[in-house]
Amino acid sequence: MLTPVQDMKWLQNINCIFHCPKKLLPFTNPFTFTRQLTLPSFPPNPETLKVLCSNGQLTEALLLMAIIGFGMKFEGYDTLLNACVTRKAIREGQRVHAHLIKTGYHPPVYLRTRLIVFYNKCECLKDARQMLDEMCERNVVSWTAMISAYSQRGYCSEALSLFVQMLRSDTQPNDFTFASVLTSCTGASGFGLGSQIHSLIIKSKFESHIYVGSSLLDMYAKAGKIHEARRVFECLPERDVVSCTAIISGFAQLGLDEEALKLFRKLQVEGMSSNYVTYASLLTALSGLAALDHGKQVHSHVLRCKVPSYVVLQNSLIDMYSKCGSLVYARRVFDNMAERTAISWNAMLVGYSKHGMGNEVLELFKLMREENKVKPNSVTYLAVLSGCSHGGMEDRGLEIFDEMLYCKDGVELEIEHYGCIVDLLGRAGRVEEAFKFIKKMPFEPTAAIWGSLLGACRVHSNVDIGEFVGQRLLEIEPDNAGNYVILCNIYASAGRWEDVKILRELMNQKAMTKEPGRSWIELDQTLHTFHASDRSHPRREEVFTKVRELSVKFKEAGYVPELSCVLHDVDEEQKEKILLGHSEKLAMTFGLIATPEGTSIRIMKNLRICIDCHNFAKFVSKVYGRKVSLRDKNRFHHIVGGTCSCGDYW
DNA sequence: TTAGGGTTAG
Repeated sequence: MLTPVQDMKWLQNINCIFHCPKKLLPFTNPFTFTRQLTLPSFPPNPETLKVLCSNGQLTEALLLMAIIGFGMKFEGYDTLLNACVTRKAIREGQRVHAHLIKTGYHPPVYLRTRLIVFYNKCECLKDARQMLDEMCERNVVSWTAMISAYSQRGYCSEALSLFVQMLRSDTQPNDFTFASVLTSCTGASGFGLGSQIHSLIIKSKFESHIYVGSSLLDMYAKAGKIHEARRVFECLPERDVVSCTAIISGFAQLGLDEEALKLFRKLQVEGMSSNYVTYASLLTALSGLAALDHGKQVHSHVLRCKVPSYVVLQNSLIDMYSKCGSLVYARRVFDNMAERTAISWNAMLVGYSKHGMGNEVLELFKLMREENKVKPNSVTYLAVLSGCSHGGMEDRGLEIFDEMLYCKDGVELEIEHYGCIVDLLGRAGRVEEAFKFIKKMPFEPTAAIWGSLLGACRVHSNVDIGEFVGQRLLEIEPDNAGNYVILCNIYASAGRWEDVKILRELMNQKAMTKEPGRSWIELDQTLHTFHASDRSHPRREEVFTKVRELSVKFKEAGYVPELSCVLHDVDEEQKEKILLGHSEKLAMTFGLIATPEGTSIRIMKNLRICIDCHNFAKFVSKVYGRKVSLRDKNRFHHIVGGTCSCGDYW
């Protein structure tokens, strides 16, 4: 134990090395210094530095560095920098760097590289780059440390250009370099470079390296080249949790949810080990499938096996529960979190928003601001604005948008936020206002924004604006069949059958292909999927007979088939037949047959639900007293007693 | 001394 420093020599030494001891030391005047220093040995020796660093006594270690002064050697600096990296001690690391300069010590490449790593860890990328630039001699490790720093912080183009610079300097990349640089090969240009880097990897014989391979397959998956990703995965001589997770998450991120689930099961049988990232990726796939039973099973497995409840995993659980329609469970996970990130709040807000629960969105947003631990970001505002829109709270939504105009919370307005307002105005029936709003936007309207207004024109029967917007959309997206359908609905509701006919002919000429509609229902952990006029389900005959029966029954109760939903140029009887074959009707009918009376029917659809199926669902709920929960591409529809939570607007 | 997979929105 060293009581208040009285040894003046120490302090003189310190002052000689640091011109500004005030900043470094916890005292301003040697005579007023009262802090007790705990040194493991006295008088201190170079070994003491190691002990201090491993104890986390960085203040003491820096003091000792000052005492040692010009006598500091490689090992001492290495020990100190190591401790600063581990503890992300920015000021202390900077002091070590300053000391190094002041004493005129010329650090070897090794120490300079350590400084790059230190500055990266402290998120001071400019300082890290300066270290690299000032190096006369660089080796593969120093290049890689900087490339990896850029990659980790998302500076992809900087990472790639540094990699090219490295190759030009005739430095051979190693496995670390490849694994790092590949994570920067994202986006349109990234994939081209990524493929070239792949060739280089093959040439350098690193293709079978597990870190390089994982990074490589992830690069392909993120570029949407899932077959290439799978090929790289299959060629790996060994697999570990990261490579397995990378390929599962690759499928899930591309929306290939069933494939992701299948692969997870297969790899599990083959002995794959899983961790919280694997489960988070699996939950993404289950959210897409709205497979609640599976999701619950994963949740209980995670709890049973005591997988650490990292925020990422909990965020995935919130998302899974809300996308499966179980907001109560989602909120329970959210409320029990020890720590929340912006993603946790956003996932919960998006959940409420998609269920049209505007009040809950606003209350949670208020809580987020009151707690003031996590700042709202761009996604938070998207969720809140869209929550106001779906929840029918347009005035509050407009107020929040106005706040954004003044850059509240430092979130900049993006085109998607403007899109939310178009949706909000349109939904509220303020179609002309929405149209004027689009014209005044500081962005060029996208197809999504016009599409949103077109939907409003359909619901609020505004033929004039609808026609203008529809024609505009047909120019921008000539191959999107959905736009033709909505415009046809608008013309049909105005009795403009000649225009409906012209549109149909146009569609036939173009031989348009529409993404096939698909609906599914989960029963006892099994997903039953139906396509339009599906003949593949084992109980298809039963389903088809029943759906025809329902049609007759519902007609007696007032159901009128919405024939304008069918664009094929066929007679009315045929149109009715096509409508009855819609996948969501088949899934609903199957639900009605296969689940006990009085229980809810939960259906998922990959596209937006059509008007006719929406009507049909209302009759299912009214005639059979069943609650129908229908998740389409846009939102949830909770249909009870013939009324839908979406207010017939989606 | 340097490395790979992850959660919200679109």
